[in-house]
Amino acid sequence: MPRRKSETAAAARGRPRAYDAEAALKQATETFWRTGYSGTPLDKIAAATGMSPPSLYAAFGNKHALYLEALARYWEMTQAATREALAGDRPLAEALMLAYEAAMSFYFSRKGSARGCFVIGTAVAEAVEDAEIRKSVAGGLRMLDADFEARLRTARERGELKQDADPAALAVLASATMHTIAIRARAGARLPELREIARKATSVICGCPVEAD
Amino acid sequence: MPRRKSETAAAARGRPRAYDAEAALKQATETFWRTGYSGTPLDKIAAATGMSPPSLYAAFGNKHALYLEALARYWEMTQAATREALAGDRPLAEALMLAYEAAMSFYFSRKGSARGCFVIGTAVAEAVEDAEIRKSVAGGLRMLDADFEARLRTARERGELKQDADPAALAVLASATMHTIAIRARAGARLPELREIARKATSVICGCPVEAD
DNA sequence: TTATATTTATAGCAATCGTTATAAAAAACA
DNA sequence: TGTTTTTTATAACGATTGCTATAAATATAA
Repeated sequence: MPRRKSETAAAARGRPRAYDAEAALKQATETFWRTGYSGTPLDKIAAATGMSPPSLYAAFGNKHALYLEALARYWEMTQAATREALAGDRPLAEALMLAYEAAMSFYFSRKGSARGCFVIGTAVAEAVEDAEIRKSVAGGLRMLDADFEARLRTARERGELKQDADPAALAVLASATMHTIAIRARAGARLPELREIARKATSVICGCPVEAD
Repeated sequence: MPRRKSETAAAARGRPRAYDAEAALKQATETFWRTGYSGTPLDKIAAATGMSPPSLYAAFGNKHALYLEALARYWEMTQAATREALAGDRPLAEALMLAYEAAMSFYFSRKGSARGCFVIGTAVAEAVEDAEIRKSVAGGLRMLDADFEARLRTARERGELKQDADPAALAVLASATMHTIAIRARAGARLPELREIARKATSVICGCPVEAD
């Protein structure tokens, strides 16, 4: 069972590959995103990527492996965006709002239609019965928790929070705010409503009013 | 297309029904809960309820209608449990913790295995493409938001919160805490961890430490 | 009894599921 | 030019999908 061949090979021997695995993975992700893992037949993936089923299997193994790869990529994107938002010398409230804005920019597609969070919308459903998906979800949640907590700990050191503030407790709420936004986006909430939720949550977490952008 | 027949009929005419529609709905809910809507074939529902497919269709219409009914019942249970927790003269922190405890008692089955929230775990996945499910999810979320906000407004009136506290903002966090617990339960988090999350969140929302139970 | 009404169990429908066998197509190597 | 290697497209595999036609089973009513 050969998986994807070396991608950096200079000159392969046989018929050249007609697809771009990277682009195909993105298209597959978009498709799973809308209709979920169980709800997405493989021929929809084939149609979306323009790949034939055999090529799909040669490139990614099977449906499950393809989904796991999409999920892993999504977590990478999420963590990168979150860390970038929380990094630097921005004030705490600004950093949190930036993290939520980054997430929301994922939750609404180019066309503006809401699809919510890929993890909350597709992976969480499978997590109970699928140990690999569950592990990925749990790990991703832990990463986000840790990033928020680190930023809040820094905030207390910098004097942005009162000295008796509990960074771990505030991190729970920072994560929870991300999660509630993710859920609501999938349930059809509009962007302004979500922004308002982010603003209110941030103001409580930071202990200071956050002006509307 | 006849749906369920009059349930209170004194003496029906033909062969007596061999199933209890109420019990069957519960069994169906349990099954959907684990494997989701798209991931649960109808014959698993048939096996779980002990009903034959034709009886299932006579009683509930079709798979989609059966799921919608299960979802509606779940929301009723959730709201009833939440309102009972938030009602009465309990201190705010106690009321919130009771609401979270009630939710968590749903998220762990009798056998102790985690299955998380029925809505977050199964309905949210379908909500993007299914307008009826989306409507139910959005409505349920609004109900919970309203119940939390009402309780927090009362808390401020009672002097449990500072006069400049923002009940709407705190309600966002109270709902968000429920949501993050629901997600984490589905991702395999254990009960003590979730209790600690509820405790930390409640302490920030109420502005006072909440002792471990 | 017989007729009527309703539910049951069995079996099967066409459609779709994830996956793969097969062979033609397109490249490098000899 | 062939030979070899890899990917392609087509088609199909058995299993499963949501759903239903059919007829036997079981009740009341005449």
